[in-house]
Amino acid sequence: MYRTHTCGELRIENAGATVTLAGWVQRIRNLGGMTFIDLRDRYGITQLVFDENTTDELKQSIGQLGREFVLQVGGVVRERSSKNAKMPTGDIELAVQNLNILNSSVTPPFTIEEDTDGGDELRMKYRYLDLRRSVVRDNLILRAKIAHATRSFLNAHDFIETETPVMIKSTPEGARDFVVPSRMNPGEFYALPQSPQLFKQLLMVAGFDRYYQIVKCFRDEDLRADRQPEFTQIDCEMSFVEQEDVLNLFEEYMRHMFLEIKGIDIKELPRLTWNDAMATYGSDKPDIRFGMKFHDLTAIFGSDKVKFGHELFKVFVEAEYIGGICATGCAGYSRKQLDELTEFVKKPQVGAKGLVYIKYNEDGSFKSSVDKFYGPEQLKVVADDFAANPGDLILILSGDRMKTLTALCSLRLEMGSRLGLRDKDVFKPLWVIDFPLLEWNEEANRFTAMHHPFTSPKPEDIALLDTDPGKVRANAYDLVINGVEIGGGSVRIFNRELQSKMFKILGFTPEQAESQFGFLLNAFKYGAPPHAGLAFGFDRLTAMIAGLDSIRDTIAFPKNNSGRDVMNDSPAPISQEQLDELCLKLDLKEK
RNA sequence: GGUGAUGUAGUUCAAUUGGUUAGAAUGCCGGCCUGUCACGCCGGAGGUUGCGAGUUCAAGUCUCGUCGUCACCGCCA
Repeated sequence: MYRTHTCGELRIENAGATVTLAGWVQRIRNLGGMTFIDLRDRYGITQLVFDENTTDELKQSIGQLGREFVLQVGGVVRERSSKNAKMPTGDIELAVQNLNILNSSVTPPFTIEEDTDGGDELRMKYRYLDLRRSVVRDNLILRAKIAHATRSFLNAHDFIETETPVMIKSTPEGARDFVVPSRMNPGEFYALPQSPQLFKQLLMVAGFDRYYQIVKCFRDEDLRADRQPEFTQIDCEMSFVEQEDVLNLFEEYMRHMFLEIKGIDIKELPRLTWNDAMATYGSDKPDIRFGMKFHDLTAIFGSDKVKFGHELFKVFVEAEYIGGICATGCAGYSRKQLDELTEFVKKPQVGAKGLVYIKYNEDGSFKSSVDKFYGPEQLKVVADDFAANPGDLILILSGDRMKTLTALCSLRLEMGSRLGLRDKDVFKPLWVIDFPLLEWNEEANRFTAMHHPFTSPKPEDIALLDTDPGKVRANAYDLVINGVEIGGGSVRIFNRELQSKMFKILGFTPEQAESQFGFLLNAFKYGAPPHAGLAFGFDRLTAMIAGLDSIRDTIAFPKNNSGRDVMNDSPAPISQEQLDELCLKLDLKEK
């Protein structure tokens, strides 16, 4: 037996006990006559002490120790003469009687402490050392807890956890596929699933009624702080349910989760239609931790009241959309601060051409960047639309409607951050519903599915499919928390005729639909039940609950920005023999 | 594919207008130290300034190229 206790569990009650511990050397403090060693394992840190009672032989061996050596130590637990209130084991220490060096260690390239001196790149290269740090390990423990809470909730609601294949057929819709060559079928390839979508629908045809899986998915697209090429979904599907049933059940799941993991009651989730979300927040994933809602000022600036007696402001006259937000108490913003905001909205990623501000000063006067065109009476009309008070600052963008909404969304989030309104400890989830079914793809010159081709249109909008497809709303929904898309799903099409019509609108010939999705369409001939489902991004959910901006620290061995694993240096070339077996020939001239 | 930032000691960073021998902290090594817990004190070692060109009397600093890293846009049903 290597140990009787862990390094995190001994307390004052254990004083006098003879114990054996095992762990890593965190730090050695040699005071000359006595030496302290912090011994660390997953559970905590216990102080070892070597003093006047230590044998010469033992003193000899502690001289050889260094950081990250693996030790087994036996001795007696005793109360410290000077306690450390900052650590759980701070009342006791272990007076070491025997020491067994289980393994040595070279000096690690960075310090293995909560506040490490290691940069991201180094930490990833030595990820197994980084994972020894409690802050990183705690994120993975949290991840395990969320998985456990998810399984217990879904199991309790009769969901069957079912594995689906990882080597499947490539479908060109959606993201780029990762592909795997088949040796036994030369020239043919498997694809890794972007999601188990078709399989979970087939499980509904199979009568499983309720399915879930915590499952790896793969998308060969560029990475971001919140996007990895392989990521994990909590994937669910249910039969004989309507949208309302799905929203209610998974709202309960979310509440269960936050209560179990964070001890927070997130209350009833608000629901916002996609149209309202876009008009109010300029985003289909609004951060509703704070207000600062958009006001559409197009009509106001087009009205006689505001036009009267002044030269026309051409930018507004020509704008398809004029929208603004009101930043409470910001009228005192300096020229420099306003210039910063203007620079911010003009960045290419934000894309606005300029920024109009109206300061509603404390004394009730107005100062704006468009004073030349609008007098105080006109600006008051705008301020009144916001129900603004003296001391507030109104920020206005204008131009093409969708572009301006998106830019105003960035500005709102920026102001929210500047004003400290985006508290990581506050969680404001909501449902965004009634997404458009289709969106026009300029490049392909056709409609593509906004969600996926199996999403059902709202029954009352089906007639529009033939006349105005872009207006059709879907039975699709997203779960959004604090401005992050955490999950999404839809009610599926289970009727063959409707599914065929969808494929036709999406530009598939019957032959293409047959070759790509034939097995699903075929299955639908044999009595497919009405069904619906959704999936949550497990990495993002964990990052959200942990308060992290990047999902990397919720993943044990993540990829870097270029999709590489810098620890094992993959991807990597394969041998000519391997290529030959797969009948593959490389042509890297262009690269 | 694009935009921006960045690359200097094992590590995290500094280095003024292009100007002497590239510094600090931490880590590491040696010495001293009996209540430390970021122990303290003294001493020491440690550098291809990512790589390659160019400008210049002189380049860590300026220019070009290249490679890496990070963030974002495109992309991500």
